[in-house]
Amino acid sequence: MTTRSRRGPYICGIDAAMDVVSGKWKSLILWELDTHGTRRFGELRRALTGVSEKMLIQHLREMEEDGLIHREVHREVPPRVDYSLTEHGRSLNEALRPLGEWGQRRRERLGVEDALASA
Amino acid sequence: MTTRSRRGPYICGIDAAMDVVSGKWKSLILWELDTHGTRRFGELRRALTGVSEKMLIQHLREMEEDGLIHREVHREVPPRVDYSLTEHGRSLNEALRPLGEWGQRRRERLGVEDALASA
DNA sequence: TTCAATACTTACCTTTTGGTAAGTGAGGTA
DNA sequence: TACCTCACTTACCAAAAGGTAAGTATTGAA
Repeated sequence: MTTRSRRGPYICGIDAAMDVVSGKWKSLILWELDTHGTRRFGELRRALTGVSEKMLIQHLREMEEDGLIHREVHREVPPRVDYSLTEHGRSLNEALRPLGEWGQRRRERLGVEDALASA
Repeated sequence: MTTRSRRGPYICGIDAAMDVVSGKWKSLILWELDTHGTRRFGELRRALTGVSEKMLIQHLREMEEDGLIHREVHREVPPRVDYSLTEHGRSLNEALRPLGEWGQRRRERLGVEDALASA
């Protein structure tokens, strides 16, 4: 298993938050679990178009280790594994909301610029 | 100059915000400019302990291109270049505040855990 | 007996990110 | 003339992040 480096010491809050949220798919995993409550591994894989199984599992493991998500294995065949947000995960999602809104306004700005550029 | 890839298309707001804020030193640059208003290149370099000149300049250029910061050159010898936040940069900093607070709570949690672990 | 479904796991590779260290240019000072 | 400050710039390298594709384990169904 590829090990992780950071997890502190952090020089400020942003630093500490970025450490758990940086990763190509992590904020999308957060979003997906927040809107659906519980998702199976395969459901997440299909929802995050383009993610590789390796990265998905790696991100899920790190987020579990960081206390953001909960992993529940059902001993069935074929296996069933459910992922859901913990309280920390939900609060992180809350904290990300203003950033998401800022990004949404940026998207709209860029959309306008692109439309003007191609006119 | 190393070129950048992303700048859209983005699949959601978080994605769009992360694209401009991801980079080892960017949130620190944001913070530094927000608290001091205006900083020279050398002042930033000294404030961000450990940053290399190459990365500092690269981040500053990208942030300028993204409309987050303003760069003002004074034609003096030795040269003087002032960096400051634009309105977009300030609003991004605002949007990052809840995330920073979440990270601060995480730091405090980790601090407690580390203290317990070493006890 | 072979296959299907699910959730991984592994080896290997490419791309991206960031660091190091040396160099540039312009003009003021010793 | 040589040297200084400052803001870069460049070539080169190392590490981290992420992708591809094949393999594993389990067991019920065909």
